[in-house]
Formats: sequence, C-alpha cells, structure tokens
Amino acid sequence: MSPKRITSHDVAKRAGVSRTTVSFVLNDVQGVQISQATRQRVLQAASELGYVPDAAAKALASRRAQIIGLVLTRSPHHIASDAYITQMLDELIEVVHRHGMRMMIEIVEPQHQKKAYLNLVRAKSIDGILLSGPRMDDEALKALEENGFPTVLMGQLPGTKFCWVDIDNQKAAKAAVNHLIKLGHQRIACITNAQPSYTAAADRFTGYRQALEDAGIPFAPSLVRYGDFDMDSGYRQMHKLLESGASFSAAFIASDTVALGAKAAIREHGLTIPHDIALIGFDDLPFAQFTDPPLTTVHLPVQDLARESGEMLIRILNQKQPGCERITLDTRIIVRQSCGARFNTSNLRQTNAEL
Amino acid sequence: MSPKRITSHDVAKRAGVSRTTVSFVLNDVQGVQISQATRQRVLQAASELGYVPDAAAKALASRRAQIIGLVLTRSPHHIASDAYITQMLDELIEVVHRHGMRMMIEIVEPQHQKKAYLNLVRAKSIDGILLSGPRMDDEALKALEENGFPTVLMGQLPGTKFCWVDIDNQKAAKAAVNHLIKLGHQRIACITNAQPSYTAAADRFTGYRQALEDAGIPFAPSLVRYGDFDMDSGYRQMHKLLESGASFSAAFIASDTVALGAKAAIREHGLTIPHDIALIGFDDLPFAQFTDPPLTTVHLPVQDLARESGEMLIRILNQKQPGCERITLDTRIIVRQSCGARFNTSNLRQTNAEL
DNA sequence: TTTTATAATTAACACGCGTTAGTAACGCGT
DNA sequence: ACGCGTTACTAACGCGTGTTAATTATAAAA
Repeated sequence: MSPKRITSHDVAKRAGVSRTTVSFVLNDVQGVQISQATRQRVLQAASELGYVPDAAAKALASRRAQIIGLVLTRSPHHIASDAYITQMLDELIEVVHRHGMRMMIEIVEPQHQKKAYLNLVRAKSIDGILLSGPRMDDEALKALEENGFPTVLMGQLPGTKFCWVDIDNQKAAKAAVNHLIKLGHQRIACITNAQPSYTAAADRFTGYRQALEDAGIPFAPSLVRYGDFDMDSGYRQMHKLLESGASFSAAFIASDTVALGAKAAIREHGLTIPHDIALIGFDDLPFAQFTDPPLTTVHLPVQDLARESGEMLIRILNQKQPGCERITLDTRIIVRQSCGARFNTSNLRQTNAEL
Repeated sequence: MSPKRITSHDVAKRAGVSRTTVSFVLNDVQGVQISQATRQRVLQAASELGYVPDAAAKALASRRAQIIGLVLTRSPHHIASDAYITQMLDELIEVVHRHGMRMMIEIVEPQHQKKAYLNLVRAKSIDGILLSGPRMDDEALKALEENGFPTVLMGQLPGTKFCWVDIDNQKAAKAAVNHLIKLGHQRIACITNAQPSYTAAADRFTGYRQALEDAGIPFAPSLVRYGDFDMDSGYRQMHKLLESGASFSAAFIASDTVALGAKAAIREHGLTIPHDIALIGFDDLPFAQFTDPPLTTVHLPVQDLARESGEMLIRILNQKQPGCERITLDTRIIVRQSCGARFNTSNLRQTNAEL
C-alpha cells in the first residue's frame, strides 16, 4: 500500500537513540529515567515522521488488544428496530476513546452460534466484553464466568458472579403500574417487552404483578401478552388482547417500541388514547415525546448505563484482582399525555422541560 | 488469565508434525501438498485442543487484521436518534461474519477530530473502511483517496474516485414530491434531513426543486427549512414554518425521523394530517407504518445498501487492482395514509402487504 | 585518584504466527 | 548404480512491538 511503513526503528534512527528508548518514551513507562532532552527528541522525531505504532504488533507484544467487545444478544431482526442500541453507542464510544481503546461489535443470535463470541476471547481479539441483554440460557456466558474473563453485563443475571450495571426493572415497572392505579385504573393490561427468558422482561412483569397485588387488584392472566422487542409484536399482541374481549382501561407496555405497535392497534380498533385506554411505556426512547399523544413512560438512563458499564469494564481491565462491582441506576416516570392529560398540551416544550 | 494459551506449536506437537504443516493445513494453503492422513491428524489435534489462532499474531504475520471499520460521520447526538444505523448493523455483521472477519465501529464528530479515524488505518487496525454519511469537507477522506486505502462509501462524493453504494437521492426525492403534486398539491413545503454539506441532503433538496420546476410550480424559499437529523429539528423547523404564516397544503420531509418531529408540531398547531397538511417522509424507518396516521414515505433499501457495500469492500480487499465499483439501488414510494387516504385503513396489514 | 552509587541507555529475547527456500523420501526409467 | 521429477514435509526468518537484564556515562563520596 504505502511505499513503506514507518516503524519505531525509523523513529529511533532519526532521534539518534535505540528502539527501546523510543518505546519507553512513547509509552511513558514508569520507573525508567529518560533525560528531558532525549524525551523531546524522540517525541519530535515521532511526530515529524507521523509515526503510529502497529496495532497488531503492539497487541502481540503487550498481550492487550486495546479493544473491548460490545456483544448484543438479540436476533438481527430485533436489532433493526431497537432504538435503544444507537442510544448507547455514542456514549460507549466516547468512553472507550477516552481511554485510548477501540470497540468491536458483535451480534449473537440466540438460536444458533451461541458460543460464537467466545472465539473473540480465545483469539484475544478483545480484552473484555460488554454484554447487553444477558440471557439465562446462554452457555457461552457460563464459560466466561468460569474463565473469569473480564465481563460487564448491561443487565443482570442472578446467581452469577458477574459485574453489572442495571436499573431496578422490577421497582420501575411497579412504579409505572402504580401511576396507572393512582389515576383510578383497576383493570390494567400488560404486554411485556420480550420473552421471560430475558431477565429484564421477567423483572418488569414481576413489578407489574406486585403493583397489582399491593393495591389488592386481582391478577388476570387474560390481560397479559408477551411482546418480542419490535413494534409489530406490540401491534399483534394488542390486537389479540382487544379481540379477546377482555376489558381494560389501561395498559402497561414494557417497551416504548412495543408500545408504538400497540398504539396503532388501539387506534385501528377505533379507540383513543388516553380516553378509552391509558398507555404507559418503558425506556423513554427519543420518539416517545413525539407520538400522538406523547407517551408517558419510564425513563431509562441509557447514556448513564452505557457510560457506567464502559468505565467499569475498563476499570476491571486495569486492576488485577477480580473484584465484583455492581451499580443500580435510578429511573423515573416521565409524565406526558398518554395516561390522561395532566398538562396543558398546547406546547410540547413544557413536557420537555419536565425532563 | 487462563493457565496457558494453546499455540500452533502445541497442535504441531500433538499431531507429530511441524508448525509449518499446521499452518498449511489450517489455512488451507494452495499449491502445497499435504497427505490426507496428516491433514486429518492436524485437524483432529487442533479440534481436540480447542485451538484458536491468536488474532494479533496472525494479523502481524499476515499483514491483515481481518477487521473492517464502520465509520459513522455524524455527531454523537445525532446518532442517538438515528434508527437508520441499527437497520444496517445486523446486515453488515452478517456479511462480515460470512467472510470470517470482524467489525470495528467508529463515530466521527464533524467538528473536531475529523482525522481521528485515519489512525485506524495507520495502525493497520482495520483492512478497509466502510463510511456512512460522507461529507464534502472531510479532510481525512482526501488522505484516504490519495493513499488508495480500501474504502467504500455508503453514499457518494462527486469528483472523487471512491467506490460507493447509494440510492439516487435526487430521483427519489423528485418522485416523492411528484406524488404530492399528482394529488393536487401546489404549495409544497420542504424540510431537509440535514445540512446541505451532506451530499444526501443536498441531492434530496435538488430533487424537490426539480419536481416543482418540471410541474411549473415556482420555487418559494420561504417554504424551505433545514433539518438536522433528529426529531427535535423537525419539530422546531415545522413550528417556524407554521408560525411564519407561509401557506402550504403539503410537505416533503426528507427523513422519517425529522418528519416525526414535524408531525408533532403540526398537531400542536391544531392541524390534522392529511386533511390540513399532507406529509411524505423519506427512509421508511420501522416506525413509519405505526405512526398516526401511517406515514407515506420513500423506501430506502437499508439492508441491501449495507449488504452490497459490505460485499463490495470485501471484494476490493481480496483483489489487487484498485478497480472502481459503483452501485445505485432502487427506491420506491410506500403509500400509506399521511398524504390522503387511498386505502381502506381498517386494517394496517393491507398497508404492510404493499411492501 | 579511586570507589561507589545512580542516571541514562541499549542488546537481546519474547510474543505467535505466515511463508520462502530448502531437504528428504520415493518412485521410475536408463 | 545414477539422475530426475514429484510428493511430503520442515528449518529458519520476518512481522513490529514490549520488556528484562545488562552496560555505559555521570556524579558523589572516600
């Protein structure tokens, strides 16, 4: 490609020192004395030549790839309509860059090739894993755990010794349903965000049940449906719910994405929100405030989640002892208009200011 | 970490051959004769030991990292609400995996650090670049072009010799506006998807003007506003448009994301879609069919775009001569209900079937 | 001046793999 | 016996860096 690569040898020659000295200076190695003069000469030579160390050679010698792997355990189809991902991507990349690292991205389909991302580890392509959407039935995770490979979950997996950053899904869901109950609703439907094998989905559902129980409202299985990440699943499940003849005045949809589909189904049945059915979502995706009516939802601090988990992983990489860190971030309900207008809606900005 | 790494040396020892032979067998090197017996012995030994070649060592020796870099030239803020990205992510990863490669992701902010991703190239961290959202004023791109570094644009940059995969933005925008004109609209507003320095934004705007011109409708600058990728920009610009007193019966919003914001503004002004204002978007993002009313829009074949560009880049990596490939993919208008109901809307599935 | 401690620098090996050039064994005809 | 081609394999070097152990210059102490 380029005529010839510039190596540390070239820098050394130009600065009139050995390659070792160049390495010491450029990596700012502690416990080694380098005179101010040589240090400057090396830095200048490197800059003049536009020297950039070879990543592969560096990784081989230092046994660190300086790359973290972002692993998304969802089927590709779901990824496509998941605004959640983009939200954390930018924050994550910033964290990673701040520490002079890079990020590799992998998507793992639950059905086959569960262990595919293990090879990333075995090949030492990455120094650590950031795993979004952990599943109980993921066998590769078990291998990681036994191996003690640096891993941080975005989400949690009870009974394992993984580090994680997460919200209290159960508590947040409970608060959301309580909001509906306080508004006077008694018959409250629920569509989950995913199958219960995803811990987040199971926890949110549990929160729903607890809120009902605490309020003395009997739990009705006929009012529950399982969403599957995307809008279409919300659309279909809400249709089924409405066609089943079950009566309800409100619904807790454990994902804004799924809620958007559900909303369309409600409209097609000639019902209006919030008049006929009050709707509360989960995640507070960017589009939530722009739907009609704006969607009341649980705010998920995605940026914080991404930042904290990124920082945690890097922290783990830089220390030696395993050490098990866990962080639970707060959520809050963003009241908009889909549960019954409490605000003058003439200006959306008022609602924004609420954020 | 693990007690000891398994190297090709271990495999060689177990199979009773040399390390060279192991390399020949595992890489299926052509032009070298290996007896069927030894080949089997090596494969078995490798599998028994669970041997996975060290990525860094392999990259260093072979001068190929087996990684392609996906570079997104948008500001992080925009990334966050850009559903477009997730759409291509899964398709891209599948292509990359199919060729035994990995994908690294970078986000480049236009304001500062334009040249940041050049270091990826210089460090040989990646073998090739896939660039989404190219900008005329990107200086790093110039360096890539002069250098002849394997690059494929998702989008295009006139006057350069880059390979690219794109749609005909101008033609597609023109068709969209024609759709409005055919429905009888004469005063048609426009909100672009981004600033004109993005080629896609400039082209879509040109298409808008051409459609007007061809229909003999005078172009009115007062009906044009510039969006900025996200929903909020659409919301703000549509507000300004409506408050400016300009009269229009339809609007071409060159991005579904921006359109969603615009829609909210229209609603807040007490106007309804499509009765008071007909709306046509661009991109056909997943949420477009679930808005109220479902959004008529230009379908962007994101998956095809991702697949074709990924395959193209890998093709380029595997050949020696530069060779300049260019592919233009087709778009089509997806008629839903935001421009005036042409369908019985009792069942959304009919609209889906249109896809 | 000689000895000793310390600051500054480097030679040489390791990291794990790809690959060229070369060797050894084996027929096959003369 | 010898040459000659083909098949099956390997020794040894190179990729570009990090790092340890050893070496030389420099200052302080005796």
